[in-house]
Amino acid sequence: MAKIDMIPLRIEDVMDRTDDSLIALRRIMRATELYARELAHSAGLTPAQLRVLQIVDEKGSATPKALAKQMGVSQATITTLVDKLVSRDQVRRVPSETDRRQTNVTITESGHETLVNAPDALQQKFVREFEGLQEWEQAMLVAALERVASMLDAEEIDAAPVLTTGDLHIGRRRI
Amino acid sequence: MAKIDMIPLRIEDVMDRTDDSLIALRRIMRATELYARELAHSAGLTPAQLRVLQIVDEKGSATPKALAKQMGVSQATITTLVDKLVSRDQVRRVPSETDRRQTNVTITESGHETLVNAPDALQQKFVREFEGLQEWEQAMLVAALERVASMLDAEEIDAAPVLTTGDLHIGRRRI
DNA sequence: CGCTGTTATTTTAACGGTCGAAGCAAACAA
DNA sequence: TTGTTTGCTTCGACCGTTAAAATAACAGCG
Repeated sequence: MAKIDMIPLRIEDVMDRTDDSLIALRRIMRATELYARELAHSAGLTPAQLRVLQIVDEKGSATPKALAKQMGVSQATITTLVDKLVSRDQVRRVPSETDRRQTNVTITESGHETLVNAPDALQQKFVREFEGLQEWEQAMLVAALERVASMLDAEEIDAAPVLTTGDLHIGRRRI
Repeated sequence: MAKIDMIPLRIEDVMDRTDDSLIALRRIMRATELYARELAHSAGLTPAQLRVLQIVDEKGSATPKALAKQMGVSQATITTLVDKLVSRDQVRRVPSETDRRQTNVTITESGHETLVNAPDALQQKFVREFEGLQEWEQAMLVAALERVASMLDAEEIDAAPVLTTGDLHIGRRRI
């Protein structure tokens, strides 16, 4: 073991650091959640609807089942969300050619437009600041975040590089 | 400048690291959110209700206005949440002595019991693993998390060392 | 071919969270 | 005192969510 391991360690210090880490984590969550609301609001959609739109746009097309799995909600929920998006001409339901039980949800030009125009200031701010860091700082942050992520999630999660609070139900109000 | 700054840097590497950081962040969010649901469910409460209970327990007592501010929702929402908790004998409404417009929400023994029995496995898992790390690793994680948090949140957020997805659920819509 | 079981999706019914607006009561200010 | 602000609740409406039931279509299998 390296000498540094032999430095006396007070239990209070460990506790403090644990609290610090939890507090920092919660700040991260809260900032992301609050921003997700604002983002969805300014895009004219609810966060849940926007999340569907993002996934569909990212994957090209997705079945309700796949959407449900990725968002961690039931298929019934996806049905209602897609209904809303269809009524707003943001996505389309395209019957599958190979399996007529399936429907592929695809994005419309209008839907893509919505995503392009979504300001997404939080992610932009983060990306901007992140890319302004020193190389070793970036590496350290990535290592730390991945470490924390692996400490938290049990199963594998395929996460896209999109900073949102995936699944929350939510609503929106009229402008 | 240190020599390390002079190492050639390819733009692809920066991009990759940015994506990596966003992906890790999203994994953290998702794990926390999914767990918040499970936790609230096993405690017999909804996530929003549990959050109110946690805040009230932590602060001893809180007015609806303070709760609304801390959770980032309207007072009307707090009213309904507190209604539910009161009907379950988790909290009490105590009229303020000093200002009869105000109501102080306090936790009941039963409510405190609920929190104590809440398994909160995610936080426990994180805390356990975190405290099993080397001292320098803990320090690195805290530094990284705090760095990220400060990169994300604009204004100050008073975050308690409780790992939850504070405020979900929003909104409304009118078609 | 027809029967059976499985899978994908939608529908239905019910509930919780959320908001804005309106209402009410108490505190405050002029 | 009177008008204004403040704290909270009520009301009405909508969204997100789920479990369970209903549809529909695929896959075997004899």
